Amino acid sequence: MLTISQLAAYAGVTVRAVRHYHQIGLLPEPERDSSGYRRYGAAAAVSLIRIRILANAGVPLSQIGQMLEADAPTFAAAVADIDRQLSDEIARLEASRQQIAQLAAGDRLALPPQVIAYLDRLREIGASERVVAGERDGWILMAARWPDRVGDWMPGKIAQLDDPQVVRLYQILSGVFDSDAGDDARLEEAADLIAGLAEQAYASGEIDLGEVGQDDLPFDLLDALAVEADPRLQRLLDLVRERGWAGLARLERLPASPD
Amino acid sequence: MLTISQLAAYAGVTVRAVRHYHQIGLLPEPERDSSGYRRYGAAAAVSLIRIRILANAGVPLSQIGQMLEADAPTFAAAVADIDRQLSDEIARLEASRQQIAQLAAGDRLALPPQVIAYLDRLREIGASERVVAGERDGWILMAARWPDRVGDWMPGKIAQLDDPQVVRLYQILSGVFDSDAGDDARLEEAADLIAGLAEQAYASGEIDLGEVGQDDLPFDLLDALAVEADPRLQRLLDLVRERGWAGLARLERLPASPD
DNA sequence: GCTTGACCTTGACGCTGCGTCAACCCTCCA
DNA sequence: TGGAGGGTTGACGCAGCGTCAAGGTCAAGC
Repeated sequence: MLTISQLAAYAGVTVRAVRHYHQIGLLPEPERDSSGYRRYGAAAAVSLIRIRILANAGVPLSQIGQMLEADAPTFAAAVADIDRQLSDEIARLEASRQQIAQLAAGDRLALPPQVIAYLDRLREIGASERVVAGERDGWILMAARWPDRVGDWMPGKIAQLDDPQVVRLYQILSGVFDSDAGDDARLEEAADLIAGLAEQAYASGEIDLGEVGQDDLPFDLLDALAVEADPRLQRLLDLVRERGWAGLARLERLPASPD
Repeated sequence: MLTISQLAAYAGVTVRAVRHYHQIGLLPEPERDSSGYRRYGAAAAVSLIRIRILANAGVPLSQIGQMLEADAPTFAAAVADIDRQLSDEIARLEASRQQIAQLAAGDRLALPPQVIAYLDRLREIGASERVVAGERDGWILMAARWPDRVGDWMPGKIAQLDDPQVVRLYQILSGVFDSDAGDDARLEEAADLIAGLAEQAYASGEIDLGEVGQDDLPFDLLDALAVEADPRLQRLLDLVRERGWAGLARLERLPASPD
């Protein structure tokens, strides 16, 4: 006959845990000896081990009781379900490892390779380090929050940089943001370019006006972040808005206004 | 400027979580607008996303604050540590998947292959289905509780079955436990065989009398379980004990008694 | 101007799975 | 005989929020 601490040792749990299982009715209370001590048989150890296996797998104690009472097929189905949850959880943790790696990478490497490629291309077309750094910070954020969507966005972004107008746009912006003063003439030119590009993209069907809402979250955030980094971008946003569009990172047509 | 629900949506958390982070000082309280509402900038979204990445990785909120304040090398070290914990946790979950699979397998397959081999070998040497079933239940328990030690035990167990005396022992036990009555003569013979085998093993140095204690847990449990399954084993244990040994699944020499 | 519904506010309790006292009783061994 | 090392119940504490409750606010439509 086992005492509670022996039982706990057999099953690899604490005495407190055993008493807790008694309290919630998961493990039946055994007989007591003359002095009121609980006395267990080996079968209790088996029950307890089964309980621990399920608990370790993340099954709530409240469900374990029902599971152990269920018939074989029901039990097997429940186990299959738990196995699925476990493999999901494993996938989540793997993803989490990647995310913290990106956090630690901070400003250096280990961003998704597509983002690195995009930033390199930006430098090639003559964007200033300041602008590249701004884009990098933005994309660190995007990669952190929407890791599985970055892969969808980047090819389009990289392809854009082949357009001479886009190249020109980044060069103007680099000029403006490397200097200290507001430079309205150049901002106007940039706004013209942006509006022109937006019209083009709209005409060719690239801008899908239907799908607004959910999907704008990331890009709205990018815009807001950019404006906080350099308030002159607010002016640019306003100029773009005057031309009938909204947004920087992704454009929307404004509802027609009585201008 | 963002409201709290917008901020929460950007970061993919609940409003309640954001307020909780304020309460514990993890996220600084922002300015309030005229009606007392919290108003956030985009930078808060970035902070919040960083917090969530760490929290998702399992870092306690109380540590996240310190981590985010730390300098780069300290932060990197902490991240490396978290990564290690994550990979440990993943390993744990993988092991857990195997264990629940064994639970579900119940009496059928999916025991560790070495145990299957052992049970097959038992049948070959003529052990009855009842004895095999008893061993199987015992080893299901062992494999569940001490998964990584079963591999050490089984080769020895399987090798034992090549000894004609061991074969004889299992045949006697099968005979006894398939019948209904107590059969003292055969139990005596079995006890003689066990004691003889133990003496042999002791003489050849296979039984290490030093290492008792911790390592006996599993085998004590096996014995207790066997006795609960068939009380006649208690008689066998007593007979073995009369011959100066203790245990069934693993033997110990008893301290010399004034018999 | 009024209602409605979707937000916002603070405060407080609830949940899981035990850890960790406290205050007391039992048993065993030197 | 006394002290160490078991056992007993009872109660509070912990993280990380979820979930009311009981209001104040904002935007839109009538």
